[in-house]
Amino acid sequence: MNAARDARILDVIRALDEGEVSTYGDIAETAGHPKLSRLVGRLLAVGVPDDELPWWRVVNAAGRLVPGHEAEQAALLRAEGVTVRDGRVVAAPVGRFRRPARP
DNA sequence: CGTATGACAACAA
DNA sequence: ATTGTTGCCATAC
Repeated sequence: MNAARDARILDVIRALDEGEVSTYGDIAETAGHPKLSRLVGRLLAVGVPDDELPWWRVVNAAGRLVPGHEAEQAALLRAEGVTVRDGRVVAAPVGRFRRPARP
């Protein structure tokens, strides 16, 4: 396990603010590993040691919500002013979310 | 040791 | 826009 790299990625996620939605790829790139979008998802799936990460502010490049937690995630996002429509994020207030889910 | 799977993504055709 | 292919990391079998 590459603690340093993982910690960096977790740090990026932790830095997400209210109403700010990001993607796996963007997070990976920000962490300095443009190709490791998959690792980002894995880290979130496994869970976090101590902290509680804002997992609901992370969606895939298409804006699709996390399978199995869509309802919950949608609720959390809407509570922060994010526009969610039919299971996908359409727009976000602080959105680093640029890659509109080709509707 | 080789394959398949998963909260993914970029690119080609 | 949709479908396939390739890249990448970690884990399970």
